[in-house]
Parts: sequence; structure tokens; C-alpha cells
Amino acid sequence: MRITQEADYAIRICIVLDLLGGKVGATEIADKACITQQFALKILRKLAGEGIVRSYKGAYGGYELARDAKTLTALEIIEAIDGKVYINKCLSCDADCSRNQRKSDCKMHIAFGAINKKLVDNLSRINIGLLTNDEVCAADVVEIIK
Amino acid sequence: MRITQEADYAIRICIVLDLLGGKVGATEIADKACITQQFALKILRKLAGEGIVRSYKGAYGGYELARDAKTLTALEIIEAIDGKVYINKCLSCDADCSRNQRKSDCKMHIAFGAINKKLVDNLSRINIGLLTNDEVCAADVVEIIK
DNA sequence: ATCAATGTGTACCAAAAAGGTATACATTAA
DNA sequence: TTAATGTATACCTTTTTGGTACACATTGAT
Repeated sequence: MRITQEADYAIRICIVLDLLGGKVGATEIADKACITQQFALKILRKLAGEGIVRSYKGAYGGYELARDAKTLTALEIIEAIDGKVYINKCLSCDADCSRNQRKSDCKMHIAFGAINKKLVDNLSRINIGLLTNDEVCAADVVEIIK
Repeated sequence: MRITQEADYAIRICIVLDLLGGKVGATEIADKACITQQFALKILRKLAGEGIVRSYKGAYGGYELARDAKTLTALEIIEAIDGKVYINKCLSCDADCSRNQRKSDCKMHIAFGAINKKLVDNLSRINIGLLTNDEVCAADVVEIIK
């Protein structure tokens, strides 16, 4: 039950991009986020594909946030890398969970669905702006989670 | 970001044990939970090791819930199978998350910590009794999640 | 026009985790 | 004593994770 390292790195990369501002090369991003350049490039490609960062090709190229940091959520970044957040496999497909009852009658499904919804909601409450703004303290961040 | 199938099956096995009541053999459990007997045995061994079910060896042996279904939570069963619930690797170890700051200063860590706490709290609100009692309806289950 | 500095795309790889199976063995009720 | 069970351990295959390599395309500077 864990987000992947890749998604974790993706969030850190967005933090780095917001802190530095403007166009930043993959080498510098990788260095600041403490990952290899090749792996950073792979992650940046996914983020670019999802419209989270803008890329500039060629000499003096680089990447920048394509979105306002205050509305770019942890959920969006995680889903860009890992796909939809589902705490239980049975939430992700249309098939019935068990032989004996339909999804709509499965209380286990209902319970996990409700818990998943809260989790997704909380992940969407965290945005990059909150993490990069020094005026927002740790206690403020905790307050945001419902 | 998913609980394993094994943990999912473990919950279903506990539901089966509560519904049938008393001592039940692995063959019947596997059949009712729609999994292979071998895999059910593996899960049951873990549950027995964690004190969630009691096992009876020998002919006419079997398994039964070792705990009151009303206080046996989804969290406990999941953790018995998958280990501690941590949505992010950095929550599970003592090392600092990043080169530049300590855990206690990392707002990303703080945010995931708060979200993880809510998730764990919600998983502990679901107990086997809720799932097996027909007087508890789907809406009641949803109500329980905060 | 050329070249060096960049990003792109694709393919590949190794390690770990997930999901499951097999088999020899120990225990117990009848 | 034996058949019906659970126990322990080892093994296996597939998928996912976390990464690397390399040829290629693009672009700014000269």
C-alpha cells in the first residue's frame, strides 16, 4: 500500500521546479532532487505528457511547471506516474468482487470505496504551492487534511 | 497504492469464519472464499501466527476466529498479511527523506504522514462484525468513515 | 552550415514483490 | 493404526518497480 518511488520523485521534481522557477535543465533537476539524470528524464517525460510540466527541446532547453503550483495537487502528480489511486483491486474493475454477490451488495467493496474516496480527497488537498511556501508551516499542512 | 490480493482474501476469510461460526476446515474456507486450498492455508497460517484465528490440528481440525468479530479490524488483518500500512516509503524508515532537510522539516513528509494517519484510522474503523451483520447496511458503513 | 547541448523514444535489464504451488511432515480423532 | 487434517519449507512464475543505454531529433550559438 504505497505510492511508488517514481511518484515520490515526481513530486520532489515539481517542488524543485517551483522553487527554482522558470526553465531548468534535467541535469540540474536531477541533481537537486537527488536522482539520476536518466531516471529524472523518464519521470519528466511522463509529467510533460500529462501536461504537468512544459518541455523545451534543443540547446538551452529544459523544463518548467506548466501549471500554477497552488492548483497542482499531489494526487494529480501521483496519478500521472502511477495511474489511478485504488487501495483495493476490486475498486478498479467492473467485475463483481465475489462469486456470491454483486459489487453493489458487497459491504467490503462499499467500505473500501469510502476509505479510498477520503484518501483521494486528502491527496488532492495537498498542492505544490503549500510545500514550497515558507509561510505555510507544518501545522498548517496537517490542518488541511480532513 | 494497493493492499495485496492476499490481504483482501484474508479479510474475506475472516468474514467466512464469522458467518459460519465455530471450527471450519481449510477446504470449506477456501471454497467459500473462492481461492485455492493451498493459498488459503498460507493465509490462515499467517492469521494464526498473528492471533487472529485459532487453529486445531489433526483429523477434524480447522480454524475459527480467535477474536470477537466486532473488534477485529480490517487494519489488523491487512497488517497481519502485508505489514504496516505506509503510503510512502519515507514514512517507514528513520532516515531523512532528502539530502537537504531533516524529516521533521520536510513538509512532504508531514503531509503524507497526516494522510497516512487518516487512512490507518479509517481502516481501523471497519471491523468484521460490521461486514457480516445484515442489520448494518451500506449507508451505515459509509457513515463510519471519517 | 555546423556543432554542442539539450530533450525524445524505445528498448532493455535486474531486483523485488506478488501470487501461487508442491511436498514432506506432524498431529489427532475415530 | 490410519485417514483427515494442519505445519513448515521450499520452490516457482509473473508482474511491478526502479532503473540504464543508446540512437535520434531539435535548437541556439557561432
